[in-house]
Amino acid sequence: MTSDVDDTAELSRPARRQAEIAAYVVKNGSVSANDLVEAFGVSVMTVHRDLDELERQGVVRKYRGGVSAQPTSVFESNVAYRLNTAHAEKAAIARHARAMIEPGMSVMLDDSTSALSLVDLFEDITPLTVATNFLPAITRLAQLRDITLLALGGIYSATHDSFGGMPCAEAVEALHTDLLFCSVSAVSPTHAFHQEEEIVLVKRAMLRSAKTKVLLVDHAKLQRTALHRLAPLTDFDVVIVDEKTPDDLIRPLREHGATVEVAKL
Amino acid sequence: MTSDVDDTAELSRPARRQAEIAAYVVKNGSVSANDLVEAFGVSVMTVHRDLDELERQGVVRKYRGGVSAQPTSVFESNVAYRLNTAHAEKAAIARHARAMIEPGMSVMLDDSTSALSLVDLFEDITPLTVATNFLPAITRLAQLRDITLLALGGIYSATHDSFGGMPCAEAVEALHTDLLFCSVSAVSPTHAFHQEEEIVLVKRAMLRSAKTKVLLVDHAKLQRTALHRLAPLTDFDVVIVDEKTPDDLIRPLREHGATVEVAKL
DNA sequence: ATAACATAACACCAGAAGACGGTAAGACAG
DNA sequence: CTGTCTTACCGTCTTCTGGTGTTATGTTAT
Repeated sequence: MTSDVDDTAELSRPARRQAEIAAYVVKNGSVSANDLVEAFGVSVMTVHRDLDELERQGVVRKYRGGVSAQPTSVFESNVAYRLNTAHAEKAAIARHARAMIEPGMSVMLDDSTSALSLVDLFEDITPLTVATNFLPAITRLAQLRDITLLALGGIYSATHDSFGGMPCAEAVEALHTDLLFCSVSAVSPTHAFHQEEEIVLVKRAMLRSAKTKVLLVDHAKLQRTALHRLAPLTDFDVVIVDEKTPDDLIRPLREHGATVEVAKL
Repeated sequence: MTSDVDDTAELSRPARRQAEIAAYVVKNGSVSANDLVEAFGVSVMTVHRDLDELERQGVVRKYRGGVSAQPTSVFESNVAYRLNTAHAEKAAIARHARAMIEPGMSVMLDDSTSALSLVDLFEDITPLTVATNFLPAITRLAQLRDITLLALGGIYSATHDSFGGMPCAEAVEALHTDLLFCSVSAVSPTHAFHQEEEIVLVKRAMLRSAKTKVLLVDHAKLQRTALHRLAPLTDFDVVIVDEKTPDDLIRPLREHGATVEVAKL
């Protein structure tokens, strides 16, 4: 919960404040708008706007007189995604993953920031076919030349900024790519986990639809679990972790049969 | 070819210049970068950037020493789409179409600027389910609350900024919406037309997947035809034209059985 | 080898969009 | 009905991105 690597940087001011407000709300269960005005030193208007945005993302519930927190799962998969970061590590993992891609290949990406870092490296590996359900990735890839972009449609989720549900799973199943890069919210020595059933559905479909599967894991994901067991780590051909991962945490994965590679900064 | 309503306005400066450059290239067959520098009074760098963008969209082909034009069909469906506009009329058509939508309905939109105007009106008709394969529409709808967004994935086309191909058609076929709003590049008294086969494929699927079908037509589309016959106008429940459409052009449509409505400014 | 052409890297500028607060009007609970 | 909370609207300020040119470096034909 308490992030060791506290990087409130790398985020626009309102986005950062919103993340902090979200954390504040989750911590206190339910608070009033005025509390937040004092706590963050902004006008009541701004607080309301922030809360509206957080509600749109499904992080909080507004009612007259204040807001309350949503179930942890939602908070985890959204704000975690924002505060989290560990930007440098993600970039290192992406560079490492990049080495596995050859021009001409087909690549699938899930809706994770790790995958997004990877997108920025694609420009130099053309031609390339990329399939993803992650809206930020889609908009970026649409700008690039010599990349065949295959959007995986579905029901939009504001929390993840991606498409999911049955339509998405079906779209995935119609494909078969050379590579899959994906991430999860938690990794035990034996399994990968995720909180949300809908997401699990899509990720499982992706696992079935790729030849080589790669799991991208920054060290914050280890030592944790989440509600749904997504798949055993041995289902992945490679698990890439960042350099900051303690050896103590890597060893158990290897002992259980996973192929772990460490991405150097 | 020569647009009677010459509206170079309503477009960002570079976009306009690019459209003009495209027209210039199509007219002269092939030109050098330096020609364009003189013709448009910008630096050679800017010309190159413009040409890169046009190449990305598939409008021109770059080679050392200059650029050449692509087949007319591509030009038509891209630059036409940009120069075209008639912004006020589109907005009027959108407002007219809006009246057909009730909260709670499901709506499908194709990849047309007409449809895009409609998106801006959705905010007030919530809740609403919207399905579309048009990237600009998707990004806008993702911002809105109380709208269930169903992205229709597929192969990205830079020319249209939308998704298409078989994957898209399949995604469409898995749905059935209350309403469909779509547009085409040309309309004869009896039929709707489009240049590109791939687009026709998707639009036909859309026609099969909606209960009520609405065709949005600004007056520039009439009196023209294109390679592929998409569907008879009687397949549409309503055809909406703008106010500037001469009666002489509307009458034939009605005589052939189409239901035509005129959108007032 | 050289001249013409193309790309990359940097820096600047302007216009647009976003962020924010204030006030006033509207909704809700007690 | 009244006080509190919320929303809508407007004006201001700032921030940021997009568009541009200049210079420098790379590339390709002759």
